[in-house]
Amino acid sequence: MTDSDKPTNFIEQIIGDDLSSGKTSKLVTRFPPEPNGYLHIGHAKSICVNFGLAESFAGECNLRFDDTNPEKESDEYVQSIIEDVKWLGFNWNGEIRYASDYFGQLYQWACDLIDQNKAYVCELNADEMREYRGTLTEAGKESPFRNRPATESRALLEQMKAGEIAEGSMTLRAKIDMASPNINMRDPVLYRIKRIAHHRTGDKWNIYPAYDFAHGQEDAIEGVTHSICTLEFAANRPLYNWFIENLDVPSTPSQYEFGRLNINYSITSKRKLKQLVDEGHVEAWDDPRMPTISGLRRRGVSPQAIRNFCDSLAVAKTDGVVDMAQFEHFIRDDLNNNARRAMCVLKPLLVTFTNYDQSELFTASSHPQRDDLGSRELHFDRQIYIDQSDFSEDTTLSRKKFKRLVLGEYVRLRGAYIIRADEVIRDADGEIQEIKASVIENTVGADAPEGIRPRGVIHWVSALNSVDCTINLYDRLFNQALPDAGEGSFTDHINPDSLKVIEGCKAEVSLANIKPSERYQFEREGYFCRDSKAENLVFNCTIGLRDNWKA
RNA sequence: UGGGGCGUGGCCAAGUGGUUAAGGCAUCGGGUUUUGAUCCCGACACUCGGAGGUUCGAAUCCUCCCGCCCCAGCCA
Repeated sequence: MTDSDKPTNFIEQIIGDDLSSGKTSKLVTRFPPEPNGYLHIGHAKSICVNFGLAESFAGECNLRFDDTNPEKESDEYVQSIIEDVKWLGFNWNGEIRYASDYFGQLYQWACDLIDQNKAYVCELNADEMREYRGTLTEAGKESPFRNRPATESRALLEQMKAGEIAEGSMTLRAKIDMASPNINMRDPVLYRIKRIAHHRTGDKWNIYPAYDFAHGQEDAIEGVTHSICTLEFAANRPLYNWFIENLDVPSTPSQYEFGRLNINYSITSKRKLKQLVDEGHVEAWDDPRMPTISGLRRRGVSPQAIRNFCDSLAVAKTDGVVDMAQFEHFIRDDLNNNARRAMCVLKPLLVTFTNYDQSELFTASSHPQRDDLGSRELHFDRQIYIDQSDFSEDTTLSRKKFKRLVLGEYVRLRGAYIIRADEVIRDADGEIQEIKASVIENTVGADAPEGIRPRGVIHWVSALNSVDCTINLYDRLFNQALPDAGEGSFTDHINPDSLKVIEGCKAEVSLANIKPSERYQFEREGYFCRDSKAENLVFNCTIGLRDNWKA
């Protein structure tokens, strides 16, 4: 699908109009995360929207950290976000921006507002402020400090800034309208005292600007023309505009909101993802089960798959829940097109050939449809492993129902011989230990001879030339489509079997030294990549192959 | 409840008064295949939250009703 096939969404229409009317000469957007956690798939949509818009309208997109609350933020988060945006393949305009770089200007604007009599230092505490704010149906009451002289507010704000005032005892508030039907307009807090070090400004500041007082002005400073955020900020827009109108800002940005991404069986809330990490439900932010960018990366999902998925999503004002299957489709689609093929046996069953005692090297293509991906060598010896699930003694199984190896029958070994299972060897407990089998001569790369009908094709690996590995199989992290819905906590719906570790798997030797960034399809099993943290050979299952047959 | 926003197939959606109501995912049939994958064909909304109304003509305009989401942090 090309861009021209895609209908334009409402934001593209607005931008198009603004560009053609001359209201906007060059589009500037921004992706403005708060560095208080790792980025997740929901952010990926926002990133794709903002950077994508800039790309398609020949504009620019800034990367800006909205670091106005030092309590929750850290440099670790800053670094992870930078890495994730880069990994997704986007290039931001110029240097990375930080709200904290604008603290001085923001403070100046706060003083200007006081001088205009549009802001005041308020001494109501949090509880009192809540009471004065009123409710959804009742107007609020004006603060007793609302009409204090500007000079007094200026002096008090200076003291707050200097660290002379206790946390929680004073705030700087805008003087707007305590009876506004929009609660955000009822004298919102502009500055609050936090005598805490900031990860970038250290202890320079004792007061920090609130989101509403910062965001629009940051956009204005950077010349952002279209400030695109998610729906929950819609009620903040009048306030955003109020600051733009009442302050001497260098440009006039406009805010537009679209529906954030929700995916079933998953969670797209930084706060909740942090909880999963903090409470040890997952290993870390980059646990392969996490919907974080870093988790998806470690899981083996490609940046292109994430981008294709995000591009398939609507930019609209509806807030729906996208089916995980839609994401999985794009993961598989990209991997199918680009992942090299290899073989790995998860549950090895030894097969010994009684009529073969050589060692051969076969060449197998790395991809059935892409010659450019080259080929690899396959060791074939007198002993191989097949998967336990690919063998059955039940000769009554129909050919349609079981396309694998059955005692006394034939099967094709992928890229190698057709073989016949002749005998089952059991251990003392009666468990199948080994299969004695025969190789059918001259069947490599050749059609089955007359009278021999293999039931199907199975994967295998040489028992003499293979590498041991461990495989992590994942299931969805939550066993409920909407972990957030209903009573109780989302953590009540964590799937206890989301990780299955399989030891003693056997992989073809070409897999011994691959890098985590190389993604493979293990034929007939799924897509895998090497884990980036494990020292041994560990593969994470990104996603299984589609499975259309009904057992 | 005051304000803001949203309701089109199982899911995501296009649709901007005249189209046989796009497309993708999922699902179900069938074909190809040395991966039960891929690929290819085909099926899948007389109807757009509901009820009225305007109009030659309505998913699109009007009225009323119903449902869902967001806002009462010194979070973002």
